[in-house]
Amino acid sequence: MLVDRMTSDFSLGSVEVALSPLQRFEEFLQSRGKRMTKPQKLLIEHVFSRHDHFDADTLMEQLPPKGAAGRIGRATVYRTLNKFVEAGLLRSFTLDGRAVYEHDYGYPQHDHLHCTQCQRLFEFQSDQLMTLRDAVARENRFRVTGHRFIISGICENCQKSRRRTHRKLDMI
Amino acid sequence: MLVDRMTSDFSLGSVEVALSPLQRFEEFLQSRGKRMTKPQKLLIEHVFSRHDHFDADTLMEQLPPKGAAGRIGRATVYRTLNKFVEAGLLRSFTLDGRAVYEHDYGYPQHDHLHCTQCQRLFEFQSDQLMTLRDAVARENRFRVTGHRFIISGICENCQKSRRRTHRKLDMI
DNA sequence: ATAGTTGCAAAACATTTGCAAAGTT
DNA sequence: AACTTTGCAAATGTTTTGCAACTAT
Repeated sequence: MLVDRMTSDFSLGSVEVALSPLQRFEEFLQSRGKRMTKPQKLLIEHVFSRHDHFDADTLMEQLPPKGAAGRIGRATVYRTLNKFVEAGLLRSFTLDGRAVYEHDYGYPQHDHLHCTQCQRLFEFQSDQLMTLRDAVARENRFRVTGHRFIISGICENCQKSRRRTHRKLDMI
Repeated sequence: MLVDRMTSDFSLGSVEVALSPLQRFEEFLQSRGKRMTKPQKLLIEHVFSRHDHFDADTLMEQLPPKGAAGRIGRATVYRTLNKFVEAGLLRSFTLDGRAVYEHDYGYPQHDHLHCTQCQRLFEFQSDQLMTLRDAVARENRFRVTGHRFIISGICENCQKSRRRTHRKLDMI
C-alpha cells in the first residue's frame, strides 16, 4: 500500500527529530529494561526504509521467507509492531478489519483519503480539522487523546480508468 | 452501548422518511427478488425499537436464548445485519476489532466521540466537518462516498470519577 | 415447484498466547 | 546467571461459509 504525497520520501528532520528511529527505540527499550534483538533491528530498518502504509501480512511477505536466514516468525512481527506503536514509532488504524501501520515518529500529523476501488491511501493535512476537533471536544467536555478521520471514495485515477466498474457498499 | 444525545428517541420523521424501516426493507427485498422472513422481521423490529449502538454479540444476547421459541442463529444475525447495511437501514463501523452498528435510515448524519474509558459513544453533528471533507476531496480530485470521524478521549463523567486510572495506548 | 433463508458446525481470518529453546545483558 | 525474546503451534475472537432442512413466493 503505497503513499501518495507531495513530500514522498521520509527523511529524519521532516519534523523536529533528534534521534533516528532505531536510536529512539533503543532509548525506549532501555527505559523499560527491555532488550534490543536482531529481529527488532531488522524490522525497524525495513519499516523505516520506505514511507508507506502496510499491514502485518504485507510486511511478512517482504521479509526473508520460511527457509531463509534471518527468518522472522509471525508472532514476533506482531509483537514487535505493537512495541513500535507503544514506543511512538508507528501509528496504527483499522481498515477492513485489519491493522494498518504507518510512520509516526518524525512524520507530520495527517489524515487519509481511502480509495475503495484501488485500496490506496492518500494523505492530507488540515489545521482546520484539528481546530474543529478540539472545539467539538470542548463543547462536549471531552479530554481528547486522538482521532481518526478517513474520507472514503474514488481516487482520480480510478474515476478515469474504471468508470463502469460497480462497487459494493463499503464499511465506513 | 447506549447513545447520549439530546434528541434521544428515534421516531419516523426525524428526517424525511416516508416508509417505516420494515416497509423500506420489504421494498429492498422485492427489488432484488429476495424474501421476507420471520427472523428478519423480528430483527428489524428489535433493532429499531431503541436507538443505540450495538454489536452482533450484544444483539444476540438480547434475542431469545438457545432453547426458546423464535431462536435466531448467529449466522443469520450476521447475514441479516449485512443485508440491513446494504439496504441502507443500518450503518456500521469498526471499534476495537468488531463491527458496531447504528441506525442510518431516518436518522440524521453525525459523527462520534468515543470514550476509551467507559467505551460509550457520543454523537455530534457538524456542518463544518462536511464542508471541510468536501473541500479536501475536491482538492484531491476524489469522488467522496463517505467518511468516518471518531474523536477518542475521556468523557466528562470518566474524568470526574476515575481520574487516577491509567489507560493503555489505544488504537485511533 | 422454485429459489431464497435458516441453523448448525466447520472454516476462515487476524491476532494473541503458552512454552521450551535461544539470545542479551 | 537472570531474564527477555523468539518461533512454533495452539488458542482466541469475530465473521463467513457449506450444506441439508425448511420456508416464502
